[in-house]
Amino acid sequence: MSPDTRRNIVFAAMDLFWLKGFNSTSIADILSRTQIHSGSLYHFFPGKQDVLIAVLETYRDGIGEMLLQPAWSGVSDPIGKIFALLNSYRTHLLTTDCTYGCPIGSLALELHEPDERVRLLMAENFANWVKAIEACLVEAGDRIPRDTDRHALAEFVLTAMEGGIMQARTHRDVAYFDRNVQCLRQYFDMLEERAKPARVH
Amino acid sequence: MSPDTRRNIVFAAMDLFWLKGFNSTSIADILSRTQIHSGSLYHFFPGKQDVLIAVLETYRDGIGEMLLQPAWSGVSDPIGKIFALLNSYRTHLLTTDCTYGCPIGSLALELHEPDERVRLLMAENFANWVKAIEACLVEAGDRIPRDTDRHALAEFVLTAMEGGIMQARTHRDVAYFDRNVQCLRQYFDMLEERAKPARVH
DNA sequence: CCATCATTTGAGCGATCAATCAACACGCTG
DNA sequence: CAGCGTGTTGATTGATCGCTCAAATGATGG
Repeated sequence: MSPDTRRNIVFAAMDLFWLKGFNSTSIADILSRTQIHSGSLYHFFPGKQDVLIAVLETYRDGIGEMLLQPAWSGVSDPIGKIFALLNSYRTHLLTTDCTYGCPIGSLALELHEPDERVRLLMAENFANWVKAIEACLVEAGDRIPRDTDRHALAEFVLTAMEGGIMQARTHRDVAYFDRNVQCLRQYFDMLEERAKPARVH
Repeated sequence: MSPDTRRNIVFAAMDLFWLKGFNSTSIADILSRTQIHSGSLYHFFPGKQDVLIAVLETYRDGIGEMLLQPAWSGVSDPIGKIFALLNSYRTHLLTTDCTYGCPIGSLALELHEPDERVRLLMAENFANWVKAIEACLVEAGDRIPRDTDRHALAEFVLTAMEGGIMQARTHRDVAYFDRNVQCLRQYFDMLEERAKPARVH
């Protein structure tokens, strides 16, 4: 029952950090969710911060199975995949009455002076997310202008997602997210249109 | 010396909430900054949350003098004002080694279950920011396509700012902010280009 | 000079926090 | 059965939290 203990702690903490944030989640909160006692937790983790690190590592290692695969099931178009991923965040907003958001984004703004390991793990999570979008943009090939920086554009997609969630959460209205996605869509449409007359050269 | 006391508390709290966040700022932190004692603070504020409310009201009432006027001094072009405002956030990032960001955005993601008054004040702050951008877009007139939703575009500018700051902070690199602004700039350029052949109609 | 009220003082309250640790339970190996 | 290492228990610690309140102080008007 010992390998489960660690895993149970991590997943309980993942939920709670997402629900309440890191600082507002007490060790007691995690313990009461798992029927585990404090001694066991501190047997596996030196401190609360190391639980956070394990959570961030779990997010990092599970981005494919937990996030991308569910969002992309049945979607093959590369640009369609980008907006399908955004739509899965929209669904998340809807199912929580616009109260919760991206766990990494929330942590990134909550922790003002994070430990370096924590900061790097958050950065790694963002980087992997961007990398997945960038792969879609590369796959889209010449549907997008040749001189467009795929990496920068992928970062911009992350920005649109995070900013949209922030506003939707604050206003408790998913329409704020939708309007942001609409603007991004128009941006993509114009890029695709600009890429079309490549033969005119 | 009494009207000053309240004011001093608010401004000290404004600084600290911005530096450390709301939850990580203790009443003792505020007191030690102001040489005020706890009894005085609780004479003016029923509780810590009411200090936050006063801070958010101060931001709301001061958006013009504290934020827009400094950013727009010497800038008259409406679209130029939008990017001048973004540039003032960039300067903020630079002068703090990319550690701090938009105080409203940070609070919006830190507080997961905010009091309704707090949430509405954060929403009001966002709305006022967006309104200022929207006014620029309206002022830009037919430089932007007639069918473009000015309000939605202004919200998208807020998103680009917040998302850019989030990534720059997390990576401790202002280049993430710059690339986002670059994308937004391209978006605006394409909109302006699309608005030009209006006479072709 | 007194009365009144707003303001300030600061020790101290109970609650909660992250973290500790001695004692114990269990499974495995010799 | 003995010895040992891994895992578990849960009462307890000291620090810190937001907040209280009786008493002192200061300012204002009659």
